[in-house]
Amino acid sequence: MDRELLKGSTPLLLLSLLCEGPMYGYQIIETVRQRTGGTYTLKEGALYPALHKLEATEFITSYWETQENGRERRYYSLLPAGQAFLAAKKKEWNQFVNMVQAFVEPKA
Amino acid sequence: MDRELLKGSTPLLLLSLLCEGPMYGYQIIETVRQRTGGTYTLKEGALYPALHKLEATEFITSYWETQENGRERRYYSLLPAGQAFLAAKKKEWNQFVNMVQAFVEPKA
DNA sequence: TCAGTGTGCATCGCAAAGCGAGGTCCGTCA
DNA sequence: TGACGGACCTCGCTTTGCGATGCACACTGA
Repeated sequence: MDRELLKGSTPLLLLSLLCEGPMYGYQIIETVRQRTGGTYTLKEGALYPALHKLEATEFITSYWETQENGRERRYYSLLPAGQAFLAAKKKEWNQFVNMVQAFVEPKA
Repeated sequence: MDRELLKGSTPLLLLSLLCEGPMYGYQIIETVRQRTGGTYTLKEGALYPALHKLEATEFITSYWETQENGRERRYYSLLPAGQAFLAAKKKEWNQFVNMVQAFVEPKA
C-alpha cells in the first residue's frame, strides 16, 4: 500500500476509532491490523505523534489506567471538540473521494 | 481541502487525466480547477515535479509543440507502462478508499 | 534462574511530497 | 510602453509517515 496515500488519513482514522470508545495505543495498532486483514499496519512512529498532536489541539484526552497485573496503559478518548472535528473531517473525506473518483472514472 | 489528503493522489490524478489524451501543464491545472469547481487548485510546485518524475520513470513522455502564434507548449502523454501503472494505482486507490471507509462508517 | 516473547510507551533522523514564492519569457491589447 | 495573462520551471520550508531504536515490565518455559 502506498504510504503517501495514508498521509492525511491518519487523524480521520484515529478519531473514527476513538468515536467508538476509548482505546490505548497498542490496541489501536492491533485493531487496525486486524480489521484490515493485515494490509495496513499502523506504525508507532506514525501513531504516537499523531495522537499527541490530537491531544495538544484538545480533540482528544488521555488518562492512565492501571491493569490488574499492575501495568499501566494510556487510554485516549474523544472530546466534544474532537467529535465536531471528526464530522468536518468526514465531510472533507467524502468530498476528496468523490473528487478523485471523478477523475479516475470519468463520465458516468 | 486538507493538503495532506492529496499527497499520494497526484500521480493517480495525472495519469488518469493523461489517459484521456495528451495535455500540457497549464491545461492540466485549468482542467482540474474547472472540474472540481475550484475546490482543488493543483499548484505548479506540485504539478511539474510530479510530471517530471513520471517522465523519468518512463510512464509518460513529453514533446514540444509550437502554436500558430509561435509560442511553445510542452505536451505530456501516457506511455504503455504508464497505463499499466495507472491500472495498478486505481486498484490500490479503491483498496485504500474501502479501507478508510470501513473505519469511518463502521458496520453495514 | 534467566532468557525470550509479548505488551506497551515513546523518540529520533530520514525521505517524500505539496506549498508558497519567486523567476523567466513572450504575445496581445490598450 | 506597460500591464496582463499564458506557459514554463525551481527552491526552500513544512508536514507526515517510516524504520530503527530504546526502555520497562509481566509471563512463560527451559
